[in-house]
Parts: sequence; structure tokens; C-alpha cells
Amino acid sequence: MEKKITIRDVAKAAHVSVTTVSRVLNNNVHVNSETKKRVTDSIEKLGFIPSSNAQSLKTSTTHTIGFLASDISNVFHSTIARGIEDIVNEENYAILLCSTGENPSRELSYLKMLVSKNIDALIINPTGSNAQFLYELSRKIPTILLNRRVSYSNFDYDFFDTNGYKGSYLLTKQLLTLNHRRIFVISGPNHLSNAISRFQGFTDAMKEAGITVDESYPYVFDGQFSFEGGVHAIDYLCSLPEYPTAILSQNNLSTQGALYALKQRNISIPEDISIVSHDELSNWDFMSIRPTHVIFNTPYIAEQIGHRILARMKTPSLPSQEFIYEPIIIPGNSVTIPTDHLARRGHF
Amino acid sequence: MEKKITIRDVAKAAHVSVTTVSRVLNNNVHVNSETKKRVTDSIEKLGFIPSSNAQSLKTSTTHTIGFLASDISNVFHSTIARGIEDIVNEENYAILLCSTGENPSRELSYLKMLVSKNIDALIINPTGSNAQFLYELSRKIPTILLNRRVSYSNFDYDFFDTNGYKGSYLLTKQLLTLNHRRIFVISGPNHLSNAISRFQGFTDAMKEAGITVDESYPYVFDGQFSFEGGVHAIDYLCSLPEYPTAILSQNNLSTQGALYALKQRNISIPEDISIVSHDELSNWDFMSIRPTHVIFNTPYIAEQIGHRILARMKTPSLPSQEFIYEPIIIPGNSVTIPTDHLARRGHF
DNA sequence: AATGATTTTGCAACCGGTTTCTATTTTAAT
DNA sequence: ATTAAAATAGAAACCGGTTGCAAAATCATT
Repeated sequence: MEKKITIRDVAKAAHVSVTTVSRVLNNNVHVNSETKKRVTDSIEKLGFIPSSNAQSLKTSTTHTIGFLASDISNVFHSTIARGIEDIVNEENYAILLCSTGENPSRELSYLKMLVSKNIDALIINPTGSNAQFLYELSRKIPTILLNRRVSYSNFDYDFFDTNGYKGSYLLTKQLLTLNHRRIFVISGPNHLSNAISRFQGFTDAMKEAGITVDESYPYVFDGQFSFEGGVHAIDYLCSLPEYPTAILSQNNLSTQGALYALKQRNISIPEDISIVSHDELSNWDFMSIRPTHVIFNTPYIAEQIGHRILARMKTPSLPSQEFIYEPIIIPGNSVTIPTDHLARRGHF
Repeated sequence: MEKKITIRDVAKAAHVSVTTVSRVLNNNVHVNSETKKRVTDSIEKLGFIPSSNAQSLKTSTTHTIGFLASDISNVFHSTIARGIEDIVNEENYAILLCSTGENPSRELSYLKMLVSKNIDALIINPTGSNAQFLYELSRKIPTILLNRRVSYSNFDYDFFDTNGYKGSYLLTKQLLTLNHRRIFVISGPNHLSNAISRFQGFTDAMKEAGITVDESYPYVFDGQFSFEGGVHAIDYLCSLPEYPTAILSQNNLSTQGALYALKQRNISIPEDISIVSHDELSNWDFMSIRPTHVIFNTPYIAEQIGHRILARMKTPSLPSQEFIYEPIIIPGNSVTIPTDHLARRGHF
């Protein structure tokens, strides 16, 4: 194991003090150009790379941003991560990556780790738990919340979200316009703010059509935002006494699960049932049934988050703000007028 | 700005020395259980979280692993990242995430940043440049190379890869068995070791069928592993004097581009031309044309990488090893026997 | 040549932990 | 009761940088 090259080695090689080397590194104070050259030459020759740890200890800044999301392998989050990275990398920030897996205790332990690592800023897609810790953290470190709100007494924060309310509202309207009335919703966990607002978009559209969605409305499935969630939703759908004519899936993973389960049961789209969905579906162009869905301009959102976090680090006193991005509706071939094929085919 | 709580504050509150607090934190040496309780209580009460920076400075370990890939928003890489994360998180390692964007100078600057941040280990999907730097780095820090080799005099390293040679070989065989002879290859940059080995799999299969693929073989397109690469490949294909009967696309992004471009030109699969592909295609189940393709068990590979990097950190003297994972072939509906539809339809 | 202003440089304290070495106390053994 | 061994705790050096303060060197002015 070779010994590490430190600033003192450089100082010795250049016949100057460590102070001078430090000054050359940070080029804040003027250093005689001749001395400077001697120093940079020594740095070059020795291949010296200053230790961020030592720097951080003194300056208490790490040039590191924590990104804590439910699942980094989810294409939405990885696209966001990449977009942020591209922006902040220009100012030499690095990103510490963490997936909570929707597990509050894992989230908490990651948060503590990030504090201990002294990150300069945090971007989090929170589980919803750990509100107090997050609140206190946000008072010390520039913080951005992504997609999900957290409620805690007068906790205000920078918030980036897609307008899920509007997305669901539009999708529901589309179905209603075609005369669908029995619309089955595959919803997400109701402790997630984005699941709630999407659901609200649905109920409001329904209300405008004179349909009240309350406990007695039978076509609601509260599941996880996951493939299995979609599969279970279809199981549940098929157990109902009266069949719905359309499905609103509030999440892309649920949609995939639902499509899979419907195919297994030989239920055709849109002949037997219509479906509309939230969120981007990969390879949508090439799908045999292309669900009508709403998407968001994710790379753009990521870029905005990147700029915002830089701004907030520069000016911590910035007043909190919300950034909500509008849905883009992509019409597919998954919707038609209500039929009663399912009933005729004996599914109900 | 509240002042930070340090180990000295805890020491004061618990009426002990900082040494004792440190001992409680690391519980290596025995501390009287009564004293210990006083200390842990104070830690709890003050919400003290030790600074990793300070710890790192002394111990020169950071519990941080660098993951440097061409593009973290690529689902292959994000799946790998997540899988590694899940494994190493159990031992409290964090992951520093970096995308090179295939840019060697960005790769180098990231590598320097990672060195300066004193990472404990590195997992890299290298651009192929910066071989010397990487070589020297790997002698100081446990390093794993992913998917692409780097050539530098007696540089040996841990290497994880998918057997792309075999994948392309099998796909080509499949086409040859159906009597395809004019097979168009959408290849990748020939400075990438995985592009090279995939291409080799193709040529070897062809050779076995008595077809020599050399400079005079007209059906090779060297592009990028990207959507645009696929589009350009089809442009090129259509400019050829004699049409091929099948396409071997060496990468999923190229495949998507190719499918798109073929659709634009109203070329049907497999009636007009057959296609086979490398790598996972999202939502493949629901595609109207499901390309026959080879995939790899990515989550499993990720897990293995995670275990390996932990092992290597524990035992740096471990001899280097290569881990090559076999392809899994997924038959689709994108292949048929050669036809001369394209010629008849006036494309050629 | 003397004085003051301005550059340029170095000393040493400091950031917040860990660890070596030493001192004190407790326990065990004779 | 005496001594050896083990358990416990603290003082201070250290990790590798940054920075306040002050001194030395250079330059400009009278």
C-alpha cells in the first residue's frame, strides 16, 4: 500500500508552506505567479488530489447532494436522477444515491447517514413517515421534496410534482365523454399524497358527471403502485357482482400488472373493457394495445430540480415554492364506448 | 443556523471524555455499562450524529462506493445500481452515482472526484479511455469493471459481463437455421469491448455457415448503441443495392430505433424482414411485434457484484476474477423464413 | 533614504472525530 | 494482606486540509 500524497508533500516539493499550496488550490488570495507555477508543477508531478474529507471537515461543505427515492431502478426516478446529475455536475456536485424501497425505517437510516455524511442538499421522494426528522433536517440543509407531500406543523418546503389531479381528471373525463359510468380505479396507498390527489381528480370528474364516489362506490381498489398491485386489482375486479366498463390505472406499474392479468383471463382491450393509465409506458409505440395515458416531461422536470437545488444552496433564504408540471395526454387505442361483452362472455 | 452538535458536547453532557464517547460509538473496547448508558442517553437527547468526514479523515475509510456508468437512466444500469445498493446497504455503504455519458473527459473528472472523496471501492462501466488512470486507481481501491474491458499492460481486474458473444452467436444461428444468409448487423462502436465480442459471435456463427464476414460483406452498420443509431442503420439498410432478409440488432436502444424507422417506412416484421435483438425490451409482453431477443438476469448479476465488492473490500488481496453470465433467449414473433417481399414492393 | 502601502508568504490553530499511551480503579489470585 | 492482571477512563497526538493573524518582502511616494 503506497502512502497517500498530502498537501505537505506538495509543499515540501515546491519549497513553500502548506498555506501557499492551499491558496493555489483555491486560488482565492493572490500568489506570486512564479511560486504558483512551482506549486502547480509539483501537484502535477506528484499526482496530488486533495482530500475532500479534510476540506469538508474545515469548510463544512461536501459538494455532495443526497437523492433519496423509493426506487432508483424505476425509470421515472432514474431519469430524474440523471437529469439532476447533468445540471449539478457542471458545478462539481456529486450525487449520493439511495432507494428507500418504501420502507420508512430504511428511509430514516439513510437520512441519518446523509446527515452524517454532511450533504449540502437533499432531494427526496419521501415515504411520508419520518416527518419530524425531515422537517428538522430541512431547516439545516436545502431540501426539495419530490412527488409526495409531508404534513408536519408549519413545515414548508420546495416541492416538485406532476399535476396528478389534472391527469386523472382528464383521463376520467375522457371515459365519461364516451358514456362510461362504471369506472374501476386502481389506486395507490392512500397515505401517499400523490395517490390521494390522483384519486381526487377522478372523484371530481365523476362528481361533475353526477356520480358520487364514496364508500358505497364499488369500483375502487387500493393497492400498491406495483405490478402485483395491478394483478390483484384485476382479481378483485373479476370478483365484483357487476362488471365495470373501464379501468383507470393510477400508475404505470399497476397498468402493466393489469394488462398482464387481463391478458391471462382473455379479456380484450378495448372490446371487453377500456383502460386508461397514468405515467409513461416504455415502448408504448410498439405495444399492440397502446393505452391512452398521461405523461410528464420528466427530463425537463429533472433539469428544473437541478437548477433549483443549486439556487437554494447559493441562497438558502429563498422562500419555499411549489413547482407543478402539467400532464400531457397521449391518446392510444385502449378506449371505446361501453360494451357488455364481459357480461355476455360469462365473466360476470 | 444552529451550531452543530459534536462529540465534545456529548462528552460534556455525559461527564466523560471524548475518548469514552468515541468508544461507545464504536463499541470496540469495553466501557462500563453505567457510563455507557449515560453516554447513549446524552447522544439520544442531543440527537448527536457523528460526522463521517471527521471519521474518514482519521480512519481513511468512507463507507462509500463509487458507481460510474455511461448512463444511469438506462434501465440496465439503474437495475444494476439498485441491486448493488440493496446488498451493500446491509453493511451501511452508500453509493455515489455518476454518469459518464460516454465522455472520456467527464469520466476522468469523475474519477478524480471519487478519489478525492476517498471512496472505498469503485464499480465502473468504463468508456475505454483513461486506461492508465484506471489502472493506477485499481491498485489502490478495490475496483470492478462492468461490461467493458480496458486494455493496459498487465492490468488485471475483477470483471463482470454478460456473454454477448454467445448471445449474438445464438441469435445468428437462429436466423441461419431458417435459411437467412443476407443478415444485416446493427453494431456498436468498435472501441467497446462488448460491441466487439457481440460482433465476433455473429461472424463466428456466419463462418460456421460458410459465410465470411469481412470488409466486403455489405450488411454491417457501425453505429452508436442508441435510438438514433438504430434509425440511421435502417436509413443505411435502405440505401443498399441488395436487401438483407434479416436484421441482428446488437443493443436494445438500436432495436427501438430500428423498429421505429421500419414502421415509418411501412416495412413489416417479419413478413418483409426478420429481426432479432440483444438486451431487454420493456413491456415486451405487450408489443405487437415481439422481437426474438436475448436477455440476462440483471438483478442476479447486480447482487453478485454487490457481494463481490464487499468481499474485495474485506480481502483486498483476492485474486482478480471474471464473472460472465450466460444469455437467456426469448423467442418472439419477429422471425420467419426469408421472403423477397421487399424487392417485390420496390424497396430495392 | 525613510516611510507607508501593498503583495506575498508562513505559523499555528482549528474542523470533529479516532487511537496510542498512560494512569487509575477494580477484580482475582496467592 | 499483598500483588498481578484486567477493566476502565482520560490526555494528547493525529488525520489533511483551511484560514486568521502577523511578518517579511516588494513597491511607491516624498
